[in-house]
Amino acid sequence: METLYDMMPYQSTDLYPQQVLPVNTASTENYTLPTPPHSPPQITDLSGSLMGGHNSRHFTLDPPQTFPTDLSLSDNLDTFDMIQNVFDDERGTEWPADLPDIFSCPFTSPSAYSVLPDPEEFGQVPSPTPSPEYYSDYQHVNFPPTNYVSQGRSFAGSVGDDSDQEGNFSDDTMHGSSQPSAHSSRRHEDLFTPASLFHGGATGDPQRTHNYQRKTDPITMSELVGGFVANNGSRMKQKPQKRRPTTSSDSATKGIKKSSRGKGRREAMKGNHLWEFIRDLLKNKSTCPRIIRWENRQEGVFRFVNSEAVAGLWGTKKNNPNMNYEKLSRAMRYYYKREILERVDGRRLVYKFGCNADGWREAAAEATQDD
DNA sequence: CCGGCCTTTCCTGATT
DNA sequence: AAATCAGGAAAGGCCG
Repeated sequence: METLYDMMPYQSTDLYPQQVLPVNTASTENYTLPTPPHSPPQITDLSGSLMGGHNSRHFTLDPPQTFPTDLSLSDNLDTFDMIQNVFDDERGTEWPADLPDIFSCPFTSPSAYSVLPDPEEFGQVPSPTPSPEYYSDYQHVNFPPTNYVSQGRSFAGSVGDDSDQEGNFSDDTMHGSSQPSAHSSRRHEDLFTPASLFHGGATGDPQRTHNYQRKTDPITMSELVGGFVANNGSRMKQKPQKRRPTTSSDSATKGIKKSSRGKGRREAMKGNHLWEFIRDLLKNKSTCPRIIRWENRQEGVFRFVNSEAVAGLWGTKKNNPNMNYEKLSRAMRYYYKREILERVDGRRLVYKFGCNADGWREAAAEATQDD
């Protein structure tokens, strides 16, 4: 049976241990093209089983279509995306309950190889002990690898929950005989161990019904996302906790000002808007699909895989350590009115570029090339 | 300093 | 139960 492992000649290392698991795609070499072209293809058979320690997933698409061995080379990337998403959604659900220490290995699905490092880079990784170079090169995005193994019981979510898969990093994720030092003197674990890092933690204010503050060390995040830091990075002062003023007449008038969009202003802001930042994350292999990914390139539909991580990057760019998904998403919702984004009903963390957003098709095309 | 734009922050309530 | 979604309201930050 041909497995994903067969298709993808990646090595298993200490960092990516036994979780390089095969995906059984042998149920058919053929996959379905959507007919008519714009209707979503149907997966007619999706089953999972654990055989000999390998979590195998079968899927069939109908009618059959010849597909390249490497799914990512398909012309039909929406089908590829769809398959990935189905597996993502199902990921881990069949993992035996008596193996609680193994948590939703992404290698059990075709999405696996979209999160694998480039073969060349991967080949540089000395096994079994990853070198500091590994962390400074492959980890140049400054995100830890997906939580392939989680032996900590700190995560609260259910198996298969994306946010937990990628948001929590147990000590055992990076187990090994030596600790990477990389450029920073901090150990990887020090940066990512706390589950609260990517989750809104309780603020301690019993009045609040929601949590807003993300417990993220701003220095850490700056170190981590150097490539995303804003050019005006020196400006930021720690924001004082905002007070909620009572309604004043002058401030009340502020919200109803007419919009007059200066072209110069717009030029100056080019590339600095949230939606552009999001778009750029989608064309960055370091962040897509790890923390954000396309759902449908043609349609401009994308999904936050790790919402708090994206918010963390945005916060870093804006030099705002208090940014979180709650606040980022509010800004995203404002885009609906301006038709920079369109609503995608019923799907959490899913957005779609609107007619006033530009450049995303190019981003999608780049992603296509890169796959 | 002012106005405008683009968030950011806070919040209530609903939904998943 | 917690995360997410929806928006209202108002303040912050920046720029012309």
